[in-house]
Amino acid sequence: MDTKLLVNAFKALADPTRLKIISLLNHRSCCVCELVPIFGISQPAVSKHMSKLKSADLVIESRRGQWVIYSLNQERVEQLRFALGNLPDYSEEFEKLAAQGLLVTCE
Amino acid sequence: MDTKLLVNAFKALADPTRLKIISLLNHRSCCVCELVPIFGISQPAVSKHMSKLKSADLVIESRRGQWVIYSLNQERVEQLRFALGNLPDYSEEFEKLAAQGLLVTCE
DNA sequence: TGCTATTATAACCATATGGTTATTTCAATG
DNA sequence: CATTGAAATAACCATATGGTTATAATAGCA
Repeated sequence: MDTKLLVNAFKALADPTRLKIISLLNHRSCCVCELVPIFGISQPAVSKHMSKLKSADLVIESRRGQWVIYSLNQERVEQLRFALGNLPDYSEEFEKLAAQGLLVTCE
Repeated sequence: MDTKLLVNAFKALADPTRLKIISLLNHRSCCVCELVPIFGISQPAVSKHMSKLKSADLVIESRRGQWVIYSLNQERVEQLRFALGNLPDYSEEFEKLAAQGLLVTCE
């Protein structure tokens, strides 16, 4: 996974409210109005959290009448787990610097 | 793992520079002065990043003479992977609200 | 059509974050 | 013991973030 996407996903998880929302959605899907009383924050605040989770592809949105139902994108969570276990290789950075004679090695 | 600790760990990963540092440390351990030219940011900036990674327990610090060597705490990364696959159970929140008659269900 | 209910967006505010430069701490060495 | 070099801390600044209230958009229904 691309660094930018990975960082964006971790940003989405790096907030207690959103992490709890993710945990709740792991239990069952929810609409916004169900989450508002649980977290004691305003409806727009929840809406913004969902927007951030959605843009990180961590939740899937589906409308049912007036309600917007959010579900956990379990596949994406698995992708993240995989990415954590297979971190991108930045060792080339060392080689680039070495080629420019900028590589510092403290031995 | 506790929510606060989990959030703190994700916060630590939710920055491109720190994520790349983690990836580099996965390749080999580094001191601060090696990281400075790689990222093209100041020494204090790198130092602050390492401090944040350390407080999230993602890196291990060891002094060798003047140099401080940072290594990846692979065990912690594995803990995070486990946590992502075993999200904390917040379903009790629903029950609490139900007991208070505050549970909204949009059916 | 007009009213109600749910969600999203806009505008705003206080705090957190990631960078900077200047200074301090700490270890090695002449 | 003074000097040098690496890393940490302090003080500061611009931008991002997570909340608020007010308003708009969207869907169902009398």
